[in-house]
Amino acid sequence: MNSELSHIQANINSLIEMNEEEWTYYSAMFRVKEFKKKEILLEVNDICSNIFFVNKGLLRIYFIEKNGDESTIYFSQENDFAVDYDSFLNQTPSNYTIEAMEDSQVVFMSNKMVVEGYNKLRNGEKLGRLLAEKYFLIFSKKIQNIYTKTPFERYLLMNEQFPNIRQRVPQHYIASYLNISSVHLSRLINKKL
Amino acid sequence: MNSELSHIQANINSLIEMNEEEWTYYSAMFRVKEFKKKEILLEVNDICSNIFFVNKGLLRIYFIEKNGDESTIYFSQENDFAVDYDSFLNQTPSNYTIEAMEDSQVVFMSNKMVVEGYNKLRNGEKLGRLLAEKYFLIFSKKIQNIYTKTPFERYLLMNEQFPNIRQRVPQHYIASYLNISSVHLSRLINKKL
DNA sequence: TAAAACTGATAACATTTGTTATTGCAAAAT
DNA sequence: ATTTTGCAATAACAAATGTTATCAGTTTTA
Repeated sequence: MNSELSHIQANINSLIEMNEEEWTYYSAMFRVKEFKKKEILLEVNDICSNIFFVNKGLLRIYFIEKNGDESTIYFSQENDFAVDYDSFLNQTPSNYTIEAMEDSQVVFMSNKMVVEGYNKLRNGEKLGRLLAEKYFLIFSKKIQNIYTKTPFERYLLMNEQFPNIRQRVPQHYIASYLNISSVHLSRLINKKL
Repeated sequence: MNSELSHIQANINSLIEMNEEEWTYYSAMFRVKEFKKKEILLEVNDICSNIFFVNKGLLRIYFIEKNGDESTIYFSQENDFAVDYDSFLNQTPSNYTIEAMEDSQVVFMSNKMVVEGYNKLRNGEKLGRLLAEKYFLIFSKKIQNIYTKTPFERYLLMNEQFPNIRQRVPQHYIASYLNISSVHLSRLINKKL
């Protein structure tokens, strides 16, 4: 058993049932790759042809605004996925950039592999459904928090969703994730309001 | 052919293939109901046991903040769905309220029916996947807009996503959807800044 | 190891957005 | 038909948040 795939195997097994034969067939299509801190996994305007699964390390998904500012929408830590889902599903140019925040080990699931899984795995469509539902609920919660929580409350909640993220990335990325300026976040943390 | 179901049939057919026999079996489980303006389809803390499909009229999905303010997260117009997906999928108490903004005709898909569809329809899981993906992308776009667009830009975009919504609901609900105060929206519209 | 780039705190100031109250008009209820 | 309620505009003020600049301490790079 390839230990590089043990985490994603466990992750998928927590969602659907997959027998030995299916796993053998399916797992042969994964690719594993290492990235150095600051390396880019997906560039804006490229077509996102893979879903990334983080074995080790940390990825950041962000987009760039007209004025050049970056807006971080998601951090993918160990055992989580990273993808521009729109670009991936529709094979259209990406609006997002995906960047390694630390030296990372990443498992690639190609679009071809995922589509093939829909058809060839007994529970391929179910896997797709459960993943889409899971990330829908995450984003739904994120919207609810933007609407109802103060920035500081969101700052605290963020640490629950992304444990130790505050220790792993510079503060201005946190501010970007919270959709506030880094100055404002610093003020909130240090209660100089 | 029941004309009350023609819209949802077309909607589902645009997503998956379904033969006559499957449709006959599946469509027998829909229920159709009329609601008067201001009637509530889903109360907070009730379990959302149905997905609502709007044949005619307009629904609003919102939640209530600690201070009593309402935050509107979605408008469901003709040929669109409305649901507290979290409550529906996990059969947990709802955080949201769903209310008719106009006299409406609504098709009910029960949780039982949907789960049965996953198993009994050839493309049941695929239907679930495509719907989850569709609404994921809508919410993903919504987050991107919150991060990158000004309130006034979001006001203009909203009219693309929900055609004629400005003519159909009072302005303060629009403000609530945009996550700004009604006074602020009025100022933006009347350029008194 | 020296230089450069990055980070986070802070201050001063500008801008955006919210809150409350008032008013006139329109819509809905009786 | 008249009363009540709801709605949108507006003004005055308050609070939240952004912008720019500076600085000291780190970390990274050459």
